[in-house]
Amino acid sequence: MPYWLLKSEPDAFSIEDLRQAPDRKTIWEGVRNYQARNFIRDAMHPGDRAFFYHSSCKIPAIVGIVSIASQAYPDPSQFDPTSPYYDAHSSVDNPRWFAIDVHFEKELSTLLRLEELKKINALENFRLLQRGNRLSVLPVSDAEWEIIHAQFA
DNA sequence: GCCAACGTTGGC
DNA sequence: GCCAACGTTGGC
Repeated sequence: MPYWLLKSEPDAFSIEDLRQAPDRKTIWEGVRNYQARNFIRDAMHPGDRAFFYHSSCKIPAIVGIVSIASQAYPDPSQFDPTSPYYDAHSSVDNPRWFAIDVHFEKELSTLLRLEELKKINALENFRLLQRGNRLSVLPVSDAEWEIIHAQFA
């Protein structure tokens, strides 16, 4: 079972927002990067787990764990002209962008800061820590998952 | 198909 | 607010 990391700007949508959402679930929409789209569409499955990461904020950190709660389906926001994620070049017949549902699992009592992650030698190849990394959806290897999990388990 | 220009991301 | 990295766009 693959593992993932999902980034979100807490000002826009935080782990706390997810915890308080109806059924503790939300649609993960608005991904507009082809590599991230491919992960969602081709490799994510219900039951997969993911770290929830807060980016572009005071303390960038892993803040919780979520699970994938649906198969991938066409992202409705791409068809909504009033949405900031609207894509005039996409069509219902041949949708370009995909979404999945995400379910809250757990919020860390102590967040795991980016600063701390960088100090862990075994994570030197972790994608989140690579220079210039900008993917908002990225895979986490079994080994990386275990190492990170051990930090707060 | 190349590549410069531009926009966005995201840590600091 | 700065700036490096990267993706996308569009002229040629």
